[in-house]
Amino acid sequence: MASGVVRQVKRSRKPGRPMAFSRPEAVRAAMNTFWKNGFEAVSVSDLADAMGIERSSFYNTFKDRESVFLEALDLYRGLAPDAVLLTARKGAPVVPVIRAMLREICRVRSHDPEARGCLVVNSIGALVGTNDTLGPRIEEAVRGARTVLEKVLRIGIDQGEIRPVGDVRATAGLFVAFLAGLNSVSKVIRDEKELWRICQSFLASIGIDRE
Amino acid sequence: MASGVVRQVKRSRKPGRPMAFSRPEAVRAAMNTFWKNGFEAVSVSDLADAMGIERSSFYNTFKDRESVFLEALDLYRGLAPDAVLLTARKGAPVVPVIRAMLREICRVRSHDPEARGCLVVNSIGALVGTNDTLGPRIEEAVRGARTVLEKVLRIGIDQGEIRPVGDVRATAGLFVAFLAGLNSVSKVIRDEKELWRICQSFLASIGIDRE
DNA sequence: CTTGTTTTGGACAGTGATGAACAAAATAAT
DNA sequence: ATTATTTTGTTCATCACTGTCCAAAACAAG
Repeated sequence: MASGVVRQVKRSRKPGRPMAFSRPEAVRAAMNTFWKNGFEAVSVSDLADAMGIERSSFYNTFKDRESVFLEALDLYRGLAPDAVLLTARKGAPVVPVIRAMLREICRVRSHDPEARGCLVVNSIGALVGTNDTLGPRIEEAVRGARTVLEKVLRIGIDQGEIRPVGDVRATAGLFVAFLAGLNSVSKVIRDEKELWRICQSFLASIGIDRE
Repeated sequence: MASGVVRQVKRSRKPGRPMAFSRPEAVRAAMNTFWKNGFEAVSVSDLADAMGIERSSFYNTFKDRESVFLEALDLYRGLAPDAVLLTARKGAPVVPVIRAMLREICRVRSHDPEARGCLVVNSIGALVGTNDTLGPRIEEAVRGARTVLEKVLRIGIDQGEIRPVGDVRATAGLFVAFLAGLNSVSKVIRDEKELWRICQSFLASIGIDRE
């Protein structure tokens, strides 16, 4: 007992053969693979290939396809254009944040030569209602987006930046629907300017006009 | 030559063993299977099972998974709620048609116990950019929807039913994006009233308020 | 009834994916 | 240097799917 009490808290490396690859980079490779091909179309072999490792190393590091998808999803959510909404704070203008997000979506989606759209939105159609493990996580992401947007809208309305609406919650739902649709449509409409005109129509329609 | 000239134009049945199943119903079964599970997740065995036939009969009647998907897609497009937009005509009010479509979407999507959303929208994320045969067909469906909506919007604006907008084409794009997003979001937001409130927010935002 | 045609059920080989198992390799700790 | 520990490369059995093939079944036409 006593012999094991004082353990090295800061150990530079675990004993044993070191991994020949970076775990975070492997997750990033998985994210890109899922993003491009969709969850169902990606096999463990595909993932291992994308990661540049053997399947045995994959199974040794990750549990299975689903668990690595969840990690990839977390990574994606931090990188996605709408993550900027989390920076919105009372006291600071929110409309520029909203406009910047939409501009970024148009820019990023149209510049992606593979037209992958948004991983989360793609996954709604592919996983919600079909995959019992992953579906709820996607639902959670969608609901989370609505909650954030509702908060941002309230701040904007309180601060007189956004025209008051009767039902803020419904407007947040409208916003989420538009964002989801925009990301879907960006796979078909590939011109940045055209996407941005659609966003401008949206902003004008909900009363965010001025520059 | 001459012996084969006069042929029975109206033949009740071809010679040979009759099919033990209805082809249209088989396509319908395929549509429901693709709709529920997505293209990638459905195997030929799944299709044959859903059709109640053997795989050999499937291969005898259809070419492959993709060809039957295309047939299922055509069937779906005729059945989907937005098909009603094709009935809009100059001279007749278009706003009631639009409202009816949105109401129907909310009703149908929320009443579907399997929360399948829209087959076309689901397929955007799954097929566009990935599948070279099916992707373009989905793109075509999306572009077609925008064209129809642009026409409907122009009629509505001309007839004073809809508040004039600067960029009708962009507004049509906005409409398509909203519809796509609504169908996606309907897989997460399952309450008809809540979906309808989102639609009302949208209608109000683009200047279609009155009952 | 016989012939010709088509569908059907079952079988087949080829491909690829899964998840586990195991020995070899590579390193830290002693 | 030896030992303990971990990763890696490879192999294995199992399973599902694809597309084809063929004999049996079922019917129309003559």
